[in-house]
Amino acid sequence: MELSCKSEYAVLALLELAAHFSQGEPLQIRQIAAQQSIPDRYLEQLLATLRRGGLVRSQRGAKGGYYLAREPHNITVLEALECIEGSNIQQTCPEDEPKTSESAIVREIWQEARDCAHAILQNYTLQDLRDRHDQRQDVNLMYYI
Amino acid sequence: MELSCKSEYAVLALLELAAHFSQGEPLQIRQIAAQQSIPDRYLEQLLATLRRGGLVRSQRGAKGGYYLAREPHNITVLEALECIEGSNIQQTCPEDEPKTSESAIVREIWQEARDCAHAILQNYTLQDLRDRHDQRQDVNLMYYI
DNA sequence: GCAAACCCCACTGGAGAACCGGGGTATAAT
DNA sequence: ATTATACCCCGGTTCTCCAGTGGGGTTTGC
Repeated sequence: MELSCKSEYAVLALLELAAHFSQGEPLQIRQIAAQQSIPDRYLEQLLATLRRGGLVRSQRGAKGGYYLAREPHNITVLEALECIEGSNIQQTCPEDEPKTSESAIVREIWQEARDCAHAILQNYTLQDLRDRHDQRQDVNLMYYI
Repeated sequence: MELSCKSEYAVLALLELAAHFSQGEPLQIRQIAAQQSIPDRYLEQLLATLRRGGLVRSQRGAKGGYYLAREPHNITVLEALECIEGSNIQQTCPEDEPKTSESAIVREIWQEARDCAHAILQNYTLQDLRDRHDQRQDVNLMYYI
C-alpha cells in the first residue's frame, strides 16, 4: 500500500520483462538491473518473491533468466504490489478486533480509501503501462523532430 | 498513507474530543486513553504532535487537558493523518528524479491511486464520523428493543 | 567439466512503530 | 504558599521492515 523503492523496482522489472515478452527468451537479472538502475543482488530477491507469487517464471542454468508467467495485459499493477508487499500481512498493532465502536468506523473509512486506491491499481496492467510509455516516447520523438 | 496503530489512535482521540467539543471543558489524556483503550503515555506524544500541527489545543496545570482547535466539521480525517504521519516526508529511496522513463510512469500511476485515497479521506470530517457512529448506535438500540 | 545463471541463507545499517520512564513546568484549589 | 494535577520534553528499548551486500550451493548449456 505504499510505493517503497522495493515495489517500484518490482514493477519496473516486470515492465522490462513485459517489453521482451514476445521474444520468448528469458531476461537475466543483470540485464534488467542495468536497464532500470536497480542493484542486481537486491533485484534477485524481488524476482524470487515474484516467482513464488506466480507472476514470473525462471529458467536456471546458463542462458537462463526470467520471463513473465502470463501475458502483460493479464498482470495488473495491484497484483505486483500485493505480491511484493503482501508478505508482511501481520499488522503489528491493529489487532483483529476493534476495541471500541469508533475504532470500527475509522477502519471502515480507511478501508474505503484503500479500496479506491486498489481499484485504480487494478485497472492498470503491465501492457497499459507499456502502451503509455511507448506513446510518451512517440511524443518526445515528435518534439525532437 | 497507511493506517498504523498510531494514526488510528490519533483519529480516535480526535473523535473523543469531538464528542465533548460542545462542553467547552478540556479532556484529559487519561480519560481519552481509558475510553479508547490507548496507552496513555503513548497518546501523550500523539496529542503533542496534533497540538504542534494545530489540530488541538492544550490547557496546562490542574483541570487542564486538550480540546479541538476547530469545530469537528472543520477537521478532516486526511488532516489528522497528514499531521500524525507527515513528519516523515523524506522518502528514503525514491530519489527526487526518476532514473528511467518507466520510473516516471510508475510514479504517476501511484500518485493517481494516492490522490484517490486522499480524496476519500478529505471528504470525511470528524463530525461525519461522529454522525455515523451515533446513527450506528441508534440502529443497535433499535435491534435491542 | 566449466562457466553462466539462478537459488538460498544470513547479516548489516538505518528508520520508524510502539511503547516506558524520569524529571520539569504551569496552574487551580487549598 | 503549598500542593496536587496535568501537561511538557527528552531519552531509551524492543521490534520489524527496508535496502543492500556477501557467501556458498545448484542447475544447465556449451
